Amino acid sequence: MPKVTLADISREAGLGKATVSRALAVEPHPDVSEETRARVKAVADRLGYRPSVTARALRAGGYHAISAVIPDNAWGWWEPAVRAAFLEAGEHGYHVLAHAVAGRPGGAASVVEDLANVPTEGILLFGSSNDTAVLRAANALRLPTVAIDDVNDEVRVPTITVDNVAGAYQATTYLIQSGRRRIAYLGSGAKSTLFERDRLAGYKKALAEHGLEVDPELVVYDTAWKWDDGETPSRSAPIEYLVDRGISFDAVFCEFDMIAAPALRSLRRAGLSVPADVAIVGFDDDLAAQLLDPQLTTIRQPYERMGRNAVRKLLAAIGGERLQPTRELEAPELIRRESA
Amino acid sequence: MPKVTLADISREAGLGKATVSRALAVEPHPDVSEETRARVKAVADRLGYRPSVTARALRAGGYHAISAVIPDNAWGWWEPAVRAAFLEAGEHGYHVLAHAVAGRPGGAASVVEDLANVPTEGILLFGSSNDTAVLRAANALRLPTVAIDDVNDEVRVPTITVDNVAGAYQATTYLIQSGRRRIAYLGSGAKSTLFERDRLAGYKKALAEHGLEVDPELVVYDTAWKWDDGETPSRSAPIEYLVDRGISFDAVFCEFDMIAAPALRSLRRAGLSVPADVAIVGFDDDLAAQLLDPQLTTIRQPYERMGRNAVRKLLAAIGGERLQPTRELEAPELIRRESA
DNA sequence: GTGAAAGCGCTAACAT
DNA sequence: ATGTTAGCGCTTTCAC
Repeated sequence: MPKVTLADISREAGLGKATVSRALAVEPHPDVSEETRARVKAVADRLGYRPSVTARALRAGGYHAISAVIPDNAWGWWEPAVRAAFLEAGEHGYHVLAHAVAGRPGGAASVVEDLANVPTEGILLFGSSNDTAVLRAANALRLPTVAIDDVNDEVRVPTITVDNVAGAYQATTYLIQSGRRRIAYLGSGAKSTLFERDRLAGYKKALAEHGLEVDPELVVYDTAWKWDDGETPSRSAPIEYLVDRGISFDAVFCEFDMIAAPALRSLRRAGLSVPADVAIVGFDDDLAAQLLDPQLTTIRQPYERMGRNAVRKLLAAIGGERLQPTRELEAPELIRRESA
Repeated sequence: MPKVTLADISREAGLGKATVSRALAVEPHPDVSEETRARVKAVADRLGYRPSVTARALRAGGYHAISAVIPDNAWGWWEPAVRAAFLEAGEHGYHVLAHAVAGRPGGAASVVEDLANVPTEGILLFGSSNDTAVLRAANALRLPTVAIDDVNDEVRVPTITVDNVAGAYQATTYLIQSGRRRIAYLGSGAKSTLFERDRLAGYKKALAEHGLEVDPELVVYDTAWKWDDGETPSRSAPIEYLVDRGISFDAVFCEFDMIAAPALRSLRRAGLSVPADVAIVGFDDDLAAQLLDPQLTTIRQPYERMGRNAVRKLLAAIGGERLQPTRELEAPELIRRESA
């Protein structure tokens, strides 16, 4: 299938390339007779002409596309953020190209490196691209970069993150105000990430402010949680740990929703009813939160706002604005469902 | 930030464009002295040079990229398929650009139309692009197109689909062989899609082959299921329907996993224990299947095979091969977990 | 080892 | 209303 170009049509139709171009333009050019246009279109159709996006872009000087890099362990939570990013970008005439890491050997960093061969004007880093390698790669490309929910301590690119401290504080306070006093903290513990630390801090802050002590026995970790292999945790040690040792508790704040799923299961096994015996609050408002039984009360990240904000920042940077590499915090929201 | 081009470096370094190009080439050109290369690189670095992907592509004659169009109600199940597509394409030197419909007004069709402005060589249609409008748009682009899990009756492009009849048959047979006799079918009923019909057919076939009658009372629909708004179903009428009317049943085959989630909930409310009183089998092996309690026994679509197969077909078509617009069926697999 | 020039496919000036 | 030409940024002959 030989490539059909304007020149071919021009020759075939006995018209200049310019006329053909005008006849086929996206916004119909006024200076072309209907008759000519029709003839050109007919020839183009017959020949199976497809305009070269590449040539057009070279001419126009760009694609107006930005790239979203989406990590593996982000099922559920990032969908609304990506969605919002698509919408916001679209409103500014930009395309969003989504690049899933999808278990590639080199991880997110290699995906970013690959962007060197993709016609894109900016990079949107989603989720825990916990890797300085990723940022280095992005930097090497000299492409404007904005991160959403990056968990690096060191902020090297403009970053949009939910206010984790505030969210955990909100969750814990809600539990306290519901009359709970022995509130356990269930963490993933696998990595010492920013949000793990902040959510724990918010939990402690709420306890402190309400005159409750932090009982170290109530801060437990789910050793079953697997970070990098995409596996869903199938069991939860921490609840059993508490129950087996007879450590009493009447509420659980989970570092994120996926921790809550196996916890719910363990509670049921232990004969504890939720929320009557134990109230439980998650974090993220993952899609899974609504599938659980009871449906999970959780702290929702303002995904839409985060996605749109990130795109706006990126577009501004593309426009030449100089962005500060600072972390911008977005306020989370408590979603009351059945579990607390 | 003015765009820095080869010409700029050439001027700045006092070297010809060709030399600069050679020095900066991806595969280092042998005919360039180390000294020159170093100098060129230094200048490029200082100026903040970024090669134009566009110009390179125009020169080279293409991008080697294909586009995956991902509809809204496919988030969740599509991930492994897309992942496999990424991997397979990568092995052939192709990029995959993912385009989420993400609630765009025009739906998948408008996303496909937009592909006219994206440097792509082929289209991978994911999920229920139940729309002839989508196929029309794809067709208008004259781009090779392959569909995965398309639910149109009429097959107009090469299509990879799981064998829904076989899967449902397998699930139902498994229930029968486990000693169940009163097996209910829980459908979505919202649309008369291909897979709805086929899964129901597989269910009936299994019953028939094992000498069981199809009791119309046991074929019920979840009227709560919402198709297009991305909302997760929060309740399930059908189980209540059966229980309230005293229609006995000892197993449930669900048209897909998301139907099973609320069903599980309803069963628990009704005091029915799973799988002791009622066994339940889903379809899809959605990520959610493992989060449910009990974990869902389900029919898994061979996502990896489907994704890879689709990409291979598409690449063949791009290579000039003429593909038949037929539906290719892939064999599903029963995943035994706890619910049956 | 390096440079000059052509050309990928298109569109926007600038003719006519 | 249509044709001619130049040039977007790059790589690749082909000379030197």
